[in-house]
Amino acid sequence: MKEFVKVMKALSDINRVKIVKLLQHKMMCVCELQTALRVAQPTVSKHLKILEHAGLVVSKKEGLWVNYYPADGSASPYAASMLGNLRHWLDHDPGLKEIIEKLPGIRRDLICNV
Amino acid sequence: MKEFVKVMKALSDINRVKIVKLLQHKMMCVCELQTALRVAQPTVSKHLKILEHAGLVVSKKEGLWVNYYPADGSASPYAASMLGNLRHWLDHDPGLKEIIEKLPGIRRDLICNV
DNA sequence: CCTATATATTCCTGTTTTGGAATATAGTTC
DNA sequence: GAACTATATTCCAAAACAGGAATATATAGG
Repeated sequence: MKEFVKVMKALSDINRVKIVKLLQHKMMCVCELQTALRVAQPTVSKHLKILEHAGLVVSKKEGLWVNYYPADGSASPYAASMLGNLRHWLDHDPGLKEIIEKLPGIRRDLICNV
Repeated sequence: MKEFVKVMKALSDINRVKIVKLLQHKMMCVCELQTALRVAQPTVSKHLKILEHAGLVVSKKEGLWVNYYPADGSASPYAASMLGNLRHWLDHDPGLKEIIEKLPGIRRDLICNV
């Protein structure tokens, strides 16, 4: 029950749902998500942690960057099911569409001081 | 997006999830749910309102009682999908099992002053 | 109309959640 | 090791949430 509620809680914040949908488009690092969502960096990090604990997202440290990906669902059947649904749900959400259109211009080598 | 988040929020509280699962077992009135969950009556009423607004539950006023049922899903595709999942999810949850075993003894004609 | 009763609403309190500023951590480069 | 940088953590304030006591509403029966 707690595991189920944890997944529901993780998906009951607009920014976190946006993060999941964005990651289903392409792997992203924290600073890219920060730019896409227009929120402060610590905010993104905290949302990512919540999503990770719920089994919705995984992270891979690659040098200085931490790349985030949608989870494969093996950590939680509830997360797996929701990730499956979210692959098509909300595809026509205006706010989400707007961000996704801007995604190609959001690149870490333009945001950070590589 | 807001509609989706509303369903997730509705399902991110243990007592509300319990209510949905119980109603999928049998239609219940407020006082029966109150007894089953062991919380105050206003608490149950408020949870039911949240579930109803999310499209997860419907109510039918019948005399002095208000009976609650799982929604048919026509109000929200997200609610419909979650209700479908919840028909089998959490079936082996100990806390839920315990309540469901007690359900036959929880009857409005024993609780209220009919 | 009066009483009784099942449910809804209001009000208040303690807790949780969210967001950002400041700070700490970890990895890279010189 | 020192300087730099991407991310994580801590700390704090504002908002949202959950629970219950008290109260209001609506319906049934006399």
